[in-house]
Amino acid sequence: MTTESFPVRRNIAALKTPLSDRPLYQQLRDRLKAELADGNWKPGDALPTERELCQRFDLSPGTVRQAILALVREGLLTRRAGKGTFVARMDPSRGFERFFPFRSGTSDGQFTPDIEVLDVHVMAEADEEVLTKLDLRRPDSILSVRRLMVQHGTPVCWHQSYIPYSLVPGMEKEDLTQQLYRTMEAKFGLHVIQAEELLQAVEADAEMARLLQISEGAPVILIERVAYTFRGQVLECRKTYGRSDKFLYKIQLR
Amino acid sequence: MTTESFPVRRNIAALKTPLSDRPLYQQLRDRLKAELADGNWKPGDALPTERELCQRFDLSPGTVRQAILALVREGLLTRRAGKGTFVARMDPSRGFERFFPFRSGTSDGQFTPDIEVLDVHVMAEADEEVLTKLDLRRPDSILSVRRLMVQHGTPVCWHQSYIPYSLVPGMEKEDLTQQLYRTMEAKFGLHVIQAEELLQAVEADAEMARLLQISEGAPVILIERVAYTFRGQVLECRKTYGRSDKFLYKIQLR
DNA sequence: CAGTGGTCTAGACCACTAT
DNA sequence: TAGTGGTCTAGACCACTGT
Repeated sequence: MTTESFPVRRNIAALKTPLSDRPLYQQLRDRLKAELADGNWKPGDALPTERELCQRFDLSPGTVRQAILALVREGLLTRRAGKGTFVARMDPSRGFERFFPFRSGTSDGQFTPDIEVLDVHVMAEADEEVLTKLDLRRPDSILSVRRLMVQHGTPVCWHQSYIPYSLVPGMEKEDLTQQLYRTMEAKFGLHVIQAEELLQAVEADAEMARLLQISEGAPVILIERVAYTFRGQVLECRKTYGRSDKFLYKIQLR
Repeated sequence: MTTESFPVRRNIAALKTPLSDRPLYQQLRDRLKAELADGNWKPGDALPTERELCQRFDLSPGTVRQAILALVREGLLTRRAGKGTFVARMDPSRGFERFFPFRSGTSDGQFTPDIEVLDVHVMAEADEEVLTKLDLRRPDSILSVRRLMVQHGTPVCWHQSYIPYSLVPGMEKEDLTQQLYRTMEAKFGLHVIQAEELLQAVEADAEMARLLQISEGAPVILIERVAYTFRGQVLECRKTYGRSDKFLYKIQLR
């Protein structure tokens, strides 16, 4: 007869982790995810091998595998046979594909525009809408970036982007004609793992018309994006304005 | 010394299947997928249990599991502990969510519009664009459906849909105020498993303006969709026109 | 060569479901 | 109670990688 109450399920050895009744592979997955979130490993770093994790947490290969493959499917890790398991990085060859599901014109070709920086500055304050989207409770400095995408000499879209400055101090001095997410990863160790987009059609106002070289009132596609890293932390909010005749948005639904 | 040449890898017992050098779990996955494609099981039907599949193909539980879970992730199967593995069906509760990533207005609520059938007819011929999209080599009869979505008395969007009539004979007599994909599944055993959408912003012409109760030239979001079933077979192509002030398109990128 | 992930085996016990 | 999927074990052998 036992008087002590024990957790129903065995727990993996994890510091600071309360006893859990969840499956072991989920406990390990969350533990690894937490380490990634804390920045203990940086993009491109190698994780411990399967066998090492088996020993460290006293688990079977199958259980460890289940945890790792879940993170691979989430896009946080990549594996290569014979080499190891690594923290995923923004893949320059996938380039604009992952978070830029665009096609220019009707061709299915690559969208590899030239990027022109229109304006960069650090704002001491921002309006309520931006603060809300960035999920900043207190007013904080914000980096504002405005860029124009030009393909074959024709403006295709432009965007206004806001990033919490405390996450990217000094970013205004970096080369911003590259993908912003690449720079944020390479220089600040920030990893965009998810984004949400809201699309609508609007009429071009004077500024949009000027930048996109179209007439006022012409239809423009507006994409509002919020980009997240681990634990739902917001890294960026952005509004993109696209010329409807040069800019298509392609999506696969499953 | 062997003079015969053997396949490098063992093969599962599958009729009509050429010898393969692919992993066993992939062979089983493809075999099950082929049976689904051939309509041997219909949406809602139970598959053989894991243990049955182990016996039938002389495989280990882990290998069978790997094949089944891949199909679950593709959305073709669902599993319930204690019950079994089933062919996935269009989930009415997910309703418009899966293939209709819309939000009406700025609210994040459900999009559950009333559907008004504007026009249904069977066409003996169709123009080149539709034939190409439906991937019909030879001219074939095509079902044309035009419907209007109304929410709270306000028209939100309307669409023009084309379906190869040979796949849905008699569908024009069905109740078309429901989700088309539900009807196609329930009455014709057709299962939409994937769709591709292309979005752009356009100006409303006279017809769009009339149907959506907006002024000519107002911005309208145009969504061109092609819907597929197994093996890349096209089930439908559709153009949806949405009122930009009542109709948002929301996407998660990962 | 040693070490990695990829595949596969042959079971075990559990929680959940329906009868 | 019998049967299902969910979890977990404790290995094996393979192909691929870099030295």
